[in-house]
Amino acid sequence: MNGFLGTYSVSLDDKGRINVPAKFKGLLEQDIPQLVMCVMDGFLIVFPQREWGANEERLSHLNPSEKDDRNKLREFYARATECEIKSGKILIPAAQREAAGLKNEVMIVGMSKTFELWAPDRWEKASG
Amino acid sequence: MNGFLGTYSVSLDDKGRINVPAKFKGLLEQDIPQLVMCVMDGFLIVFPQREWGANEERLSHLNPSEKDDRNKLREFYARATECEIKSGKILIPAAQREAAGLKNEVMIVGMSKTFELWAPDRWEKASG
DNA sequence: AGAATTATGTCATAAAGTGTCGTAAAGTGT
DNA sequence: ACACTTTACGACACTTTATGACATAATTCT
Repeated sequence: MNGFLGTYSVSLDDKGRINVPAKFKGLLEQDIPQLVMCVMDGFLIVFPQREWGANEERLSHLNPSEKDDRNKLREFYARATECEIKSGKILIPAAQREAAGLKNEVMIVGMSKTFELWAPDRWEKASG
Repeated sequence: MNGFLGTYSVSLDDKGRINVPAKFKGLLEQDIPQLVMCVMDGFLIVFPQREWGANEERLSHLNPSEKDDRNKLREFYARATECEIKSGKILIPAAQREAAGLKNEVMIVGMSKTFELWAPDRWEKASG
């Protein structure tokens, strides 16, 4: 397994879930079903649990009682949500769907350790 | 469990209580129902009991006979209140509601070990 | 004590999240 | 090209969570 590779188009079901592509399942389920989904600049990044840990590591030097550091921390934590793979599907919470402009179709974009979720039109523009 | 993550909009009931989001409940109830709520710069920080202890730890190196340190200590202790989760809800005392400008809607913002309560308009400005 | 205010518990309803299954589509091997 | 397997989709039933409202309990004030 080489990490998350490739671009997939999948559909959102009536409750806002996507089916995880089969090629990603191996990578995720040998891991832990927990994920952290984080709103970025118009799209979503999905961190497998382990990778999120590494990310927190990077934040650990910040001091929550310093105002500036606190703002930095907030930027991260406030935009993140914990999700889970359940029955092979991931529910994308309404707020996140909103933030990424997702409606019926979602582009899943592999980024090795993480993957991203894009609205097709935004992906179109971003990937030109 | 990854600590408190994400941003939730919840309503204040007629008595000034909020329902704790389901994702936070696990983290709080395996803990102790006691919380410490502390007025910050226009918003509220909520410490689970255990985390408040860790916070006091951090304050313990301050010297109460130094003026600056004393001010810092006062900042924390004078503005804090003990609260509890009861029937899945937290009552926000009137003074705290006032201080944070809360009326019908409250933004709950995860900060990993703690979480914050914001009035929607202030949150908008701070995070916008 | 009685009245008024504040706090707490419970419930009904509405909204959001979850599991399952049949079918269709895509992929695989011979 | 064909049969077979795997994957994705949509639909539906069911469960859990959030909200507002109400009833009761506790506290404070006069």
